[in-house]
Amino acid sequence: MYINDKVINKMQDTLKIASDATRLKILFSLLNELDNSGDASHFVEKCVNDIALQIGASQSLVSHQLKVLKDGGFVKSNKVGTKIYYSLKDEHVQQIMKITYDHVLEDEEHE
Amino acid sequence: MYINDKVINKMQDTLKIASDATRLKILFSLLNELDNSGDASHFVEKCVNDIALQIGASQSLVSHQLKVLKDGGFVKSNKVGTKIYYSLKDEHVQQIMKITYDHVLEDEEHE
DNA sequence: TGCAAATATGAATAGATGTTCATATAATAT
DNA sequence: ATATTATATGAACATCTATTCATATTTGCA
Repeated sequence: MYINDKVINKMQDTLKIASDATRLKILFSLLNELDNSGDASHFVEKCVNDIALQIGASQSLVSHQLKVLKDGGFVKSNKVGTKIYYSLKDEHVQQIMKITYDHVLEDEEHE
Repeated sequence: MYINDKVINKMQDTLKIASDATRLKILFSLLNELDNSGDASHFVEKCVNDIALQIGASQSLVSHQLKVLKDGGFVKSNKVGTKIYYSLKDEHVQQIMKITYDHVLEDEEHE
């Protein structure tokens, strides 16, 4: 790894985006991890209102945070008619979530 | 993955700790990634002042942030005389850093 | 006992951030 | 054209956070 201030700042920005409960819920929703379909951990396309309903947040809040996620390169969008479908952009996001998940689970064991 | 609000909040806390430039520098310092020894990416023990010198931050700031990192389960400490040696606690931290690093490098390519 | 070195702590402050509310924009259908 | 649906946007506000400065605590040593 070649570390300099620019890289550090970009890493800070990336991790800041991930470090919010609302945004994490959106990301898990796009991983199909919030329902009980048994068909989890696959990238999926969802529109703003569906995400808002699923995670129990307002349309405005979800829209705001989707913008943050999109600017940060976490999600991409696909406009169809009046709806805009969002999905995860790449697997790094999923990996960060998985490892962080493992980390907090390990902490559970030590409580 | 079994996701609920408690898990989401713990993940938020974990990622918030990682999402700060000063703390990232401390973590990279403890990974031996900031010098040019060629012997990088190994856990190492360093005391507060050495870290402060290496990352160019004040002793007070490093001490404050080491407390955050320790409370968050990122580092552990080992007291020897008047010095306190800090080191990374487990490999999850390193993994989160590595994947985030890969993520920002991939962005570089798309610029 | 007194001094120096290493680290921790607490208060203060400036800046960033998440959420809400109201409203704007865009596309579709009647 | 008008109404409806879906989403975006901007301002406002309260909360949180990183940093600095001054000081306290702890340990080792003369």
